[in-house]
Amino acid sequence: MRGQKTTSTSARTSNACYTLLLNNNAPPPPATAAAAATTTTTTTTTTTTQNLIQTNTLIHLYAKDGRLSSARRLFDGMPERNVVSWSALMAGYLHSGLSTEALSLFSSMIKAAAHAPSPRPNEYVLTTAISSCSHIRALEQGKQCHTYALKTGLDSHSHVSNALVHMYSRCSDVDGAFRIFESLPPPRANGDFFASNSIISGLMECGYLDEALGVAREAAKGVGSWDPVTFATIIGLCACLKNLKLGLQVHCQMLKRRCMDLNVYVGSTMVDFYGKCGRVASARTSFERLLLLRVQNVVSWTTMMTAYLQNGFFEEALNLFAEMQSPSNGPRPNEFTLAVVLNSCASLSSLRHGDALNAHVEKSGFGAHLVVGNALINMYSKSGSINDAHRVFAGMLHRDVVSWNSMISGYSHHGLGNEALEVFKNMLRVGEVPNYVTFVGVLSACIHLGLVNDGFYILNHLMKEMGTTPGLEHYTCIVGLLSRAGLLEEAENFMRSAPIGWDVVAWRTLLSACQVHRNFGLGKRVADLILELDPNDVGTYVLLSNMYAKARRWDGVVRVRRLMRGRDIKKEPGVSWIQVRGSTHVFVSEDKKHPQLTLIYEKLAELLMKIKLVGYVPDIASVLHDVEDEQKEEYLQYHSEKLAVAFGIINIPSVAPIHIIKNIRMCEDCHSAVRLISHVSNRKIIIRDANRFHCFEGGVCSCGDYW
DNA sequence: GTAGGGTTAG
Repeated sequence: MRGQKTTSTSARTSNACYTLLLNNNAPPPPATAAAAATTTTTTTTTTTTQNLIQTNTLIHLYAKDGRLSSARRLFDGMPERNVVSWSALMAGYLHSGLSTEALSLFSSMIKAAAHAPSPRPNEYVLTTAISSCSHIRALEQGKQCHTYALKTGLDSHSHVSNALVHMYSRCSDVDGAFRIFESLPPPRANGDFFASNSIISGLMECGYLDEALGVAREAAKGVGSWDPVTFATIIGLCACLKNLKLGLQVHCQMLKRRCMDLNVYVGSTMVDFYGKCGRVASARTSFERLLLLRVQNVVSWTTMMTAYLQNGFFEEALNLFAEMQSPSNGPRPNEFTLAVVLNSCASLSSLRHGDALNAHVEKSGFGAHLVVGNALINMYSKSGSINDAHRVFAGMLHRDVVSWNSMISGYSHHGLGNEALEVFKNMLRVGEVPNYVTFVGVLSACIHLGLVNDGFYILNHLMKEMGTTPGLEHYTCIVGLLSRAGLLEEAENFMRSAPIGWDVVAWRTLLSACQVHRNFGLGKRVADLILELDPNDVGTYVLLSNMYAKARRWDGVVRVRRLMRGRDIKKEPGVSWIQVRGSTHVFVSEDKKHPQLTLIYEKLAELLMKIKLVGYVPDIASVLHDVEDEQKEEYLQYHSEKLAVAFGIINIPSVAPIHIIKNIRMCEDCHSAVRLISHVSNRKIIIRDANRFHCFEGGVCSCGDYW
């Protein structure tokens, strides 16, 4: 290559020469650009053109292979570039996720073109630039591309306008998207569903589901000429909407047209659709069909695990992961797979599985991925190891709103309100925009700290300032805030005046406060109200009978029990889990089956004796059985979490915390007993109950004895 | 030799 300067016009001319030469039995072109440089050629112009095309091909090949630095070196070394050189490199950047690089190349191209003879962007280049904007949701730059398209007339190319539709919808500019979309010919006219698919997927990602459904209904008129991508897009929409009926209709259409599900994209979307609609068995059937047809990949496996996770089948998710890893079976897991598996562990509160997986994560090199980091925070936090969760959070190179939310709500669940608010302040400091979930965590932190005024300020001002409309969860937090502060009348007034449709959970928050603060009259009214909404709400019966018991209203206790029996409502039996050296031990109340039974009961008796010396009084009033006081005390002793604590103290080294999970809310008697046990035995005991975490240390619980 | 729409996480 000798550095002759050729305009794009002359490049086209020489291209024609090359074609002529070929037709005249010219020697075949050299295999590589390097070879081209040493080849003896007939004319200089032809050599340049050959080199140009060959170098472009190489750039394309390198870029397709993800070797962007090699592609870039070639590009930078070119004495002359045409529009394809720019286009190939930009597309390479885009497909490797380096959209910013693609865009900066685009602006260099425009700058260079200002001084001819450098080529100007054509429809290929512009399409790639617009797609790059879509990818990183760069609306402003996308609009600049739109202006450029209008100025140059490139907007008449369908690829350009489709890319613009996608860009606007992905950037939440619904009006902008529809303005272009509606100016295009309807898909029925030409069977081209690119624009429909673009706008549907863009709208879907931004949560404009009704608008997306409208476009889908219009597209359905041309269902006869749908291609697999259109099917995948629409099924994806049905999954998003959790609209089983519509999805089944689309699935029928697919079957009618046969073999549509051979495609791994369509197949995985089917699995996802059935999973999101709660049909795990159908999801599994779709997945099995993919395996049978050998069109599986890491996404189809991960999607199936997700279907299990989202429907509460956590063990099944873990089993499928094991199956995937067995030799010759499935594809290699990726960062999404690990995130799903970690979240299954989180739901099982399985610190053992989770810790083992963390080792796997570190070895696999996926540890730096955002989704994996977020899943690790979630797993550690739900397994009770909030410090490990924070260690992961602090070590993350990149964080998104989910990372911050996980850390904030993690601290809140652990009752660490100050820590949660500190993280929130840092979040604002670095310019991350809080969302709906963030404020649920922040308001929960306010509950633990008793910050009533701050809570109202956040609800009424801060949220609006930050662009989030308060919803039921936020209003429920305010009820919790007033309740915890003992302002029960204010809480009731707030509930009666707030512009929101309350659910059973919200009313139960108030009822629970009535129980704690011994406000019997209000409690009775609230309980009646809840039972009108849902006559089978077990939690309400339990709270109500506890309330009667505390007020020594035994007639009421009997009445509640009779009511429960009449409606065939059973209190869920208390179960506690504890993990020791890799195996899980399960305890139910009055457990008589554990091999270490004698040891456990001896230890428990010793502990109870010690804590009685520091003020523990068994809360026999809370026992609802019709028996003598002595036996009531015995019932209390054998609650599952007390057995688990005794077992933990025997079997877990004294420096390690004891982690216990309980299926229902801890009773008050166990709470005060375990609090004192943490003191007399000098142990850290962490219990996760149905509501929250209780971290007992030195005779104090992180919940401040209110839960 | 280059360009547009589809799957998995929180």
